Amino acid sequence: MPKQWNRDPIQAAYDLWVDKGWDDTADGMIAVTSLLRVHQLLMARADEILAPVELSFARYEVLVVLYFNEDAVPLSYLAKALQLHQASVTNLVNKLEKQGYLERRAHPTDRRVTLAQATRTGRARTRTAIRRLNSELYPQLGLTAEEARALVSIFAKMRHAWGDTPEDGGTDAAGALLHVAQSPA
Amino acid sequence: MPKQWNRDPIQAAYDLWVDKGWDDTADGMIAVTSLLRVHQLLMARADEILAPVELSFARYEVLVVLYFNEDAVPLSYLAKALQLHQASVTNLVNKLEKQGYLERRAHPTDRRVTLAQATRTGRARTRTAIRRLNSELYPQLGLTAEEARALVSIFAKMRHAWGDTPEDGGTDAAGALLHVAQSPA
DNA sequence: TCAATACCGTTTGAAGCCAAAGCATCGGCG
DNA sequence: CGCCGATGCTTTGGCTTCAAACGGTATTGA
Repeated sequence: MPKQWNRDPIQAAYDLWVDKGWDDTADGMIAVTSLLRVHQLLMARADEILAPVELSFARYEVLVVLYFNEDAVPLSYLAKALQLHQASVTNLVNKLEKQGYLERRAHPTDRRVTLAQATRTGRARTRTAIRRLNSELYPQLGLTAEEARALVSIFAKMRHAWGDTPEDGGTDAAGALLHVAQSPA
Repeated sequence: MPKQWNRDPIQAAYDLWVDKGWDDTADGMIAVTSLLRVHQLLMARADEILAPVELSFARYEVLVVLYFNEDAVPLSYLAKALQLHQASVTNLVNKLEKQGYLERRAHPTDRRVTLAQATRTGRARTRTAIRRLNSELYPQLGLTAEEARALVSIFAKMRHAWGDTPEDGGTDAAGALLHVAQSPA
């Protein structure tokens, strides 16, 4: 297949769907497909930007939550804040602890819970990481401010439709993606 | 933190960014954050829909490419079409072969290449999978057709800005996400 | 012809995610 | 008081992804 790759593959997929008579779902299909591709590119870029700080985006998110919490927070809080599985949090915290970016502490009264708190160097790393993303990723999406806002609002609609917002009965879907300011204790 | 989760966490993140004086990047930040969240929800939903067919979304994509190619295709072609690492393809093909949804064949002339071809049951599974996604995912994004198209066009702009489209010097970024119609041989 | 180069697929190892199971601890209720 | 369900974390195992290294095969060019 020498040069058949000249067309935008997503457009090609759209045409395929239409050819099969699935016109009605073709728009949704390429919306999903595009999203997956952009997600892939975005994560690759983010990890690239964070590599010099020795952080993956996943670990960066953990540090950001800690950064905005002066006090130590329970691991379960991180899981809720980042919408991650408990096991994933344990994993990330292990790694970050090994890197010296955070410390585990015991909860003063409840011996079940493990607290995590960023170290001095962890906070410094986080500041650097945020600065890098603020200069090399977030403003470099190739979008105008209006387009970025349109994107966010469309996403908000999708999340709302799926019950992912606090207001509409998202019982335990109330968790956050990241960057939560409120104190957990 | 009993009920502090009442606000939309993405909006909370936005406010945090603004409080820190990073107003200029706050839009980009929540755009990225929203995208990650939607991606997470989307994949969870897709896997849920495909579970009864014993397919993950990743394996589904492989089958779709084969579905639109009557003949056997090289694994390298799958890697390009799906924008995956060779090793990932090997992995997925192993799994699909074990499931009996595809077969490996030898290339008639080039002994380096391994070809993959969907089996009868593989094709049947694919049809079912497509039908399920066409009825339960693609039309259920919570978006109007116009919004879906707006989404696609914004994504296209981002991909373009990152050199992910065939036209603009995307040397080897010309690969597809999925659903490629053209014959490989 | 034959050596250097390019290409293809697999293997191995690391990272991340999740689900389920296991273990310890807490809290409530009889 | 003491049991028992709920809660918090870790462990184990599977899946998916990539990167790097390896071995086999084709192609090119001297």
